[in-house]
Amino acid sequence: MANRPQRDPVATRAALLQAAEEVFLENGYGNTSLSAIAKRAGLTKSLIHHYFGSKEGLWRDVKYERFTQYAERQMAMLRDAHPSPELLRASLAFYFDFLRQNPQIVRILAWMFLEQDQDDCLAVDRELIVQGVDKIRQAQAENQLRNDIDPRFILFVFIGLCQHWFQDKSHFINDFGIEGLPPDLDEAYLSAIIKIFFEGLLPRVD
Amino acid sequence: MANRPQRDPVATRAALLQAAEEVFLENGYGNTSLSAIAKRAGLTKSLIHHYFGSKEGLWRDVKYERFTQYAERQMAMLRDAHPSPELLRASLAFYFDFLRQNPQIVRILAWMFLEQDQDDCLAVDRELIVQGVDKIRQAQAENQLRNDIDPRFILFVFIGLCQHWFQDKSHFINDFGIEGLPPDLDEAYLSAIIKIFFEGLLPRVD
DNA sequence: TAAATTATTGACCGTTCGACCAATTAATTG
DNA sequence: CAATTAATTGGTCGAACGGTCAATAATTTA
Repeated sequence: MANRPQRDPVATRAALLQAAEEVFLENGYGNTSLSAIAKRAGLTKSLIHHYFGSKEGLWRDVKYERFTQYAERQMAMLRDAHPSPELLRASLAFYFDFLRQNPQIVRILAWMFLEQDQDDCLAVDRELIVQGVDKIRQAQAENQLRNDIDPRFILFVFIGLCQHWFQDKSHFINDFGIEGLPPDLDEAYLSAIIKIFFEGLLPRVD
Repeated sequence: MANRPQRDPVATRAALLQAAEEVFLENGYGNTSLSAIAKRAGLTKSLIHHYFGSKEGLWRDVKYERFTQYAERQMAMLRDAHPSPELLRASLAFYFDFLRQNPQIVRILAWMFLEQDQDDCLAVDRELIVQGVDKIRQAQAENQLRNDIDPRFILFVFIGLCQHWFQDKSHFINDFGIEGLPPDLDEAYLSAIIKIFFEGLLPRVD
């Protein structure tokens, strides 16, 4: 029979990280106790200090883990992309879908905002941002996008339109009820912002 | 001489509320201690329990106070507004400016998102939302706005473009540095989203 | 296999938290 | 003015916090 190891440090560390992310994102950093994390993971509090040094270290790693994974996937999408409205459209849909499947990102950002978290864990994403802005700038240079808007703002709006939906969607549903809304609300919203983002609200005559 | 009262319960309560809002919104609920609030207000911790019962009670009152005031002011703006692109443009600028001067709102909304707060203070907001959607729908009927987009999404995007800026603006600055950015960054962003919101990103030929 | 390293445990420490309470003082009421 | 109520204080409580440490058990290394 295989001698299954009774200890698996890698799995232990991963279990702590996952439990930590869950509890942190439920309650926020300040409202989360290390014992709650340990209990959720079915492990002891001391292991947290063993692997992460401190509560702050754990929180930092939780953020880092999410953001690097996030940045990698987004970067992979962006890598072989050529600047064009079609690509920007696809990127918007891709990013939107990513957030739908990774709601943790939105929560982490919100917690960092509220708790004045100055941690620069977003540095991982910076290259992503710079690349994205560059693509937009190229598209502008080729006159595929209007060039009288700062590409940084364009990217920011791009991101914001997606993030804000997943952050305040519940208000939307709360205000309008679920009846009378399209079955796939996410998809309906996405196509709405694509229209607005690219064509604007004013009637077009072209 | 006037016999100035040595005690002013109303002022005391108000001072506690204000100090609480400040500290809560600076550090987050969990990172805030009652003694910090008391110290900020120049009062004692016991008074908090006297007036608000508990930490949660204090926080609830802080949120309620801000939110009702918010809804009232917005409603006043919307009341005598007639549907037109110009008005929507002005409303956008007005709302944007309101958030700029009341950053607490953005924080409280973020809190509600994270706390899954289904609180009834959103009910105050509901009429506001419904009114806004109605204005947009009228403008669509008069063909002043394109009518192939659900007005509820339009309003949601309207709100989101403003809120998201004040929530994630620091990331923007962090990513691009302060140099090379226009002096009045808020104003620059506002005019950018007005362009995008109304005209879209694609070059226009009309 | 012996030694060194690493993972894991549970007990413990000093501090701070939210909450509570009895006492005191100012304001209100009758 | 007397009696009652309300505002305010400082002290105190148990619980929970993050963190530390010595001891132990499993694993790896030599």
